[in-house]
Amino acid sequence: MTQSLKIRTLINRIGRIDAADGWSDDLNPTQLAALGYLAQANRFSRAPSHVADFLGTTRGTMSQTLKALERKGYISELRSDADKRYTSYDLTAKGRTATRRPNPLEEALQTSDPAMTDSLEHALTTLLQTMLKANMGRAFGQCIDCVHFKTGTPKAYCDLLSVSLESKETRQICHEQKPRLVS
Amino acid sequence: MTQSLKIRTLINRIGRIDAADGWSDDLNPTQLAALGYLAQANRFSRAPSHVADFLGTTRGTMSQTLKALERKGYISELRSDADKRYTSYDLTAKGRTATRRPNPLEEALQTSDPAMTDSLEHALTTLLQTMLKANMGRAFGQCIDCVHFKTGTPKAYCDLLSVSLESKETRQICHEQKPRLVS
DNA sequence: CCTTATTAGTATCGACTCGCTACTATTGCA
DNA sequence: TGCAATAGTAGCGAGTCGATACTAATAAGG
Repeated sequence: MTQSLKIRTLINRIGRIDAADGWSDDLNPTQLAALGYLAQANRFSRAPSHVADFLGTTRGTMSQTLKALERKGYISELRSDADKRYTSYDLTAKGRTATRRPNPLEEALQTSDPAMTDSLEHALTTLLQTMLKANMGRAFGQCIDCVHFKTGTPKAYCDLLSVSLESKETRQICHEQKPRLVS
Repeated sequence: MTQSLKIRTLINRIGRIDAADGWSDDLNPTQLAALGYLAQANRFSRAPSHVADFLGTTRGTMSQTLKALERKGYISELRSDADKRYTSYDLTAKGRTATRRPNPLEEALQTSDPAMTDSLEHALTTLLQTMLKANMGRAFGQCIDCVHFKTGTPKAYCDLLSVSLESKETRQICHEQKPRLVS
């Protein structure tokens, strides 16, 4: 058994165990993952196609998942006027509380050695980056780490979308993000 | 966004992306994961309940998954005479080739810094261990790392099941495994 | 300006997983 | 011997999955 197979098995299993007992009342793993993404994404990145891209599934499947979440009252639809094809989703109050449930994975991490979690985060980030590059996938990083991000006073600015960013937004996820040179 | 949430998101996403394009001809992620487990498990650990335990699902679901795999010719059923409740599954030739398909996750790992993959494996193992302890889950480690494992000549021995082990078997996964003191 | 290509979202199909409950068969235990 | 525990399975309803096909809106090119 090679090391890469071992690591692949570990990631797969941890993800499954986490998903299995992460079933909150009436949310399945995919719905919870979509909800978690929406909670972190900025206002330009909350469309069905973005969530689908992020989670590696299709627009069709994600469209249904989001409709299910809406039906249950976790998110609300917001159609765009500028581009009438575009649909965005916002979390409701119910949705926000659902993303903050305690889970064994995070609890285990919080009692772990900080040096270990640091190197874990770095290794996983690098791994994902490599996989995405091979797959032409998007990074979905934070604005603050993006090539299009410009600091400014009083507000930061996105060169690509030509909009100024609230300070909270600089640490949200963007589907257009292109990682700046990383160590 | 806390670090533990970041790591949880990373693990979840890597697992999904890996599963998404790991769809071989007619195997879905769960079927592939079950097949991968069966390929690594020893002859005492290939029952539906063991696979279910390993993947964090239920006996009912796994029973169906295994029936699907059998129907497609990837595994074959093997009923026990000693305990007539017990059912075991073996991989067919078709099943063995299916577990050896190249995938972006392993390819990314193989081109990574060995020091990083070492620390990644260690961190993920520790994380899983901690989660399982909180959940009373089984470790599913290899015989060679088990408290019941005794070296011997010419064959190693399992103190719990009272059987001697082929050298190949000492590095297979066992559902009864109890990790020996780990660094 | 008008045609064509592209994009975003959705509905529908069949196969399957998911948790759940209920049931059978076998074994273990008192 | 009887009763509890265990292993596997069938069936239910909800939902994901890939695939395909469709509509509506926008973009691009002549």
